[in-house]
Amino acid sequence: MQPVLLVILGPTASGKTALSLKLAEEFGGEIVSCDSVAVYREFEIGTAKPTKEERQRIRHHLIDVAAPSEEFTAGDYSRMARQAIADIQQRGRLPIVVGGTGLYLRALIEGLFEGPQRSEQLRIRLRRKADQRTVAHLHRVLERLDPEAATRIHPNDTPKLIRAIEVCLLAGERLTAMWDKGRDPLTGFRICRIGLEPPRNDLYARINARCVAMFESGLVEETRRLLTAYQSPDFVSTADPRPVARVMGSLGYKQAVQLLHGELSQQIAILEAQQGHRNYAKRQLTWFRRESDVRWFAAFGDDPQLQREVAELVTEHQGRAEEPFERMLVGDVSEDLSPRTGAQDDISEEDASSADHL
RNA sequence: GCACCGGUCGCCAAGUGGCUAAGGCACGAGCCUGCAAAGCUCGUAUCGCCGGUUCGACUCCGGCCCGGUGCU
Repeated sequence: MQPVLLVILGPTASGKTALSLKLAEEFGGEIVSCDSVAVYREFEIGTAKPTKEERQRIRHHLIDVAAPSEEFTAGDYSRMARQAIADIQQRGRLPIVVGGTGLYLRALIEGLFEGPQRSEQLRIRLRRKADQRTVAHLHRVLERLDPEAATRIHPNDTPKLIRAIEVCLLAGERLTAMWDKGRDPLTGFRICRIGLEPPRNDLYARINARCVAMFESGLVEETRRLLTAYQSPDFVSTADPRPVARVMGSLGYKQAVQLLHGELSQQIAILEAQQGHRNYAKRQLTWFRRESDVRWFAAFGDDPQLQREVAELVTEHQGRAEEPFERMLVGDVSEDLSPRTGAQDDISEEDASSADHL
C-alpha cells in the first residue's frame, strides 16, 4: 500500500514549525521545508528557519541548500524535495512537508508543465522593453504569440507576461499548448494535508510580535554583515563586484537594508516589515484555500489541543493506509473481527490495475 | 476670553452649489503551471452636529461641539 506523505500548510507565523516537530517526534518523521527563502544559506534571523537545536533533534531537508547569490526556482525545489522525500521513504520514516510557499508546494505535489527553464538574458531584454514602452506592450506581444494565454494573464501582470513570452520564444510553441500536455505530479503517496488557519487577529498579532523579535535579535546586524558579501536587489550597481542576493529583497531584509541606507527609521522599518508579513499571510491563505483535501484547523500549531487532534488524524490516516480495504468492507463484514482476512478477494478492478505499476 | 486655521471611509488626503464625492494606505475577497516573502485583479464613505439660504448644499450663512495655532 502507498506510504503516507504528511503536508502541513499555513500562513507565516501560524506555528507550522512547532506542529511539524511534534509530529515528527511522535511518528518518526523527517521534515521537508517548503519555503522559498529558507533554502538560502547565511540568511538566518529574517527567514524564521527552525533553530539549530530543532534541526539537530529532527532531520530537516531543503533548508540551506542554495547559496544566497544562486537563482533558485520552483523547478529546483520540486526536484530536490522529491528526492528528499524518496530518501526519507526509503529509510522507513514519515516525510512531513511543511509549506508556506504555495507555488513550491504545488510544483512538488502537482508538478510543473514541461517547459523551458528561465533565461536571464531574455528576461532582461523583455524587462527593458516593458520599462521603455508600457506593460501593455508585453501583453500585445503575448497576444501575437499565444492569444489564449493573453486572455488568461492580466495585462498588468509583468512577471507572468514575461514568463509566458519567454516560454513561447524558447520552446517555439504556444504556452497554452504546453499547458495542455499536463503536469508531472508526485505519485506513490497518500497525501494527508493539514491546514492551519488561526483567527486572523491573533495571527496578525503574532506576526507583529515576531517582526519586533527579529529586529531585537539582530536582523539589522545580520543584514549589515551580509551586505559585505552581497548586494541587495533594490540597490544594485553594475560597478559593484559583489553578487546580488535576491533574498535580500525579501520581507524583513528589505526593510533592514533600507534602514541601513538611511531611508527608514528603525520604527518605520519594523512597521513596514510587519505590514508586509501581514499582507503575505493573507495571500498565503487565499492560495491554500484552493488546495484540495485540506483538513483545516482554526488554531496555532503550538496549541497542545490542536496537536492532539492532528496526531489522531494522522494515526487514522496511517491506519487506513495500512488497511486499505477495511473501510470498504465495513458494511459486509461488520461482525467479522478481523476484516483483513478475505479482503483480498474484494479488490476492485481499478485497484488491481493501479497496483500493477508498484 | 479674543483671533485665525481646520474638521470628508479605520488612517492620510483631493474636491465642486447640481453627472453615481478623486486617489493612496489599511481591511476584505480573489488570481497564480520555473524570480512567488514576487507580481496582479476586484470591493468598501454621503462629507463634525443643529438650523437657515436655495429648485438643489459636502460645498454659502449662523450657532454649537472638537482639534491646532496665535494674542492679551
